[in-house]
Amino acid sequence: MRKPDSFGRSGCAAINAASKLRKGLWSPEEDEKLMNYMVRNGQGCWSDVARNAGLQRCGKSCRLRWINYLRPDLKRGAFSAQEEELIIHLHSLLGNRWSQIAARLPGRTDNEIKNFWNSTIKKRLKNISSSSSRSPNTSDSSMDQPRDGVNGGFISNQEPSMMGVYMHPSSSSTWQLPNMALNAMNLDPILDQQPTGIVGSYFDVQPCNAQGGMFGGNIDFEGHFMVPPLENMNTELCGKMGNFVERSNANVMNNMNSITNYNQCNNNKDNINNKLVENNVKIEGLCWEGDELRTAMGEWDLEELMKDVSSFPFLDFQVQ
DNA sequence: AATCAGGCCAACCGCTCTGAG
DNA sequence: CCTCAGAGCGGTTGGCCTGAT
Repeated sequence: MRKPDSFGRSGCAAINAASKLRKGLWSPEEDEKLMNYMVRNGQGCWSDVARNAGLQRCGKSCRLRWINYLRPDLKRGAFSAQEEELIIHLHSLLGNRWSQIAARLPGRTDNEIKNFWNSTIKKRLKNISSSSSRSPNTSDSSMDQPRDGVNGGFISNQEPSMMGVYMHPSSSSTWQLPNMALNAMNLDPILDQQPTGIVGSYFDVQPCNAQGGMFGGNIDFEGHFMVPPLENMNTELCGKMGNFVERSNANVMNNMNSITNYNQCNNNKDNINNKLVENNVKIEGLCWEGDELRTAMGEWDLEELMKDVSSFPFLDFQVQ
C-alpha cells in the first residue's frame, strides 16, 4: 500500500491555498475520521460529511474515498477468474459503463474494475487478438475464415456462453458471415424491434467451437458484414448488440444440430432479404447515427436485456 | 547498488444528470 | 422554465512500486 502523501498528488502544498481543502492521498487519520463519521451517521449530504467529520476535504473527495476504499462491504484482493470472465462479459454488454458493471460485482468498485480493465484485461484481449490473427483458426471450411486480415475479436475457448460477445475495440474488418450461420440466425428479434437497421454477428460454425464477434454495420448478401470500428459505436448500442449476439449465439447453438445442409443457406438468404425489405432495413452506409441511433436503440430496455446476465454460468451470486 | 521503464492504482477533473427552489 | 448545488460517472493523471538491466 502506498504511503500517505501529505503533499497531494500534484506535489504542491497539501492544503489548497484558495479553498483550504486538502487534496491528494488520504492519511490514516483522515480515513479514521471519515469512517467514524459514516459509521455513526450514515451516508448523507457529502459536503456535510466533509464539514461535520472535521475533514479539510471537499464532499466529492469524501464520497470517492468512502466508495472506493472505506466502505465496509468492499471485497479486497485480486479479481478471481470468475470475476474476470464476468467483467469481460458485462463489458461486452454494457461497454465502459463501469458503475453498472460494478453494480453486478458485489464488493467491487467502478474505479477498481475500470483500472483492472485498462491495465489487465485490455492487454490480455489484445494479446489474444494478436495471437489469433497470427495463427488463424483451423476450421476446415473456407467459408468460415475471416477475410482481409481480421485484427480483432475476443474468443473464449473455456466457456461457450462467452462466444461471440466481444470484438476488440480496434477492430475494423470485413468478415465473411458463413451462410450456415446466416441460416441459423433468427433475425426476428432485431428486425421486429429495429426497423431502421440491422445488427449481426459473425460465427465460425465449427459445431463445437463457434467463434464470433459483435458489431453493428453493413451487410451485403454475399454474406459479408462490414464491421465498423467499435470505438465509433454508441456504448449502449454495444450493449444491446452484445445481448442480441448472445441471443443469436443461443439461436445458432440451438439450431446447429438441425442444420445438415449448406444448401439451405440460399433459401435463407432470400428469406432474410425479404425480411429486410419488409422491415425497411437500410443496407447501405451506417445504419444509425446520432439521434436516429438513439431513437432506435432507446426503445430497448437495457435492464431487461441485462436479465440475460443472470444465466451467466460463472455467476455465483444473485444479479441485482 | 543504481537506474530506468512500465504497470498499477488512488484520486482528481470535467462533464452530465437530477432535484429543489 | 431557469438556475444552482449536489451527486454520480467516465476519463485521465501522476506518483509509487517492482522487475529488468
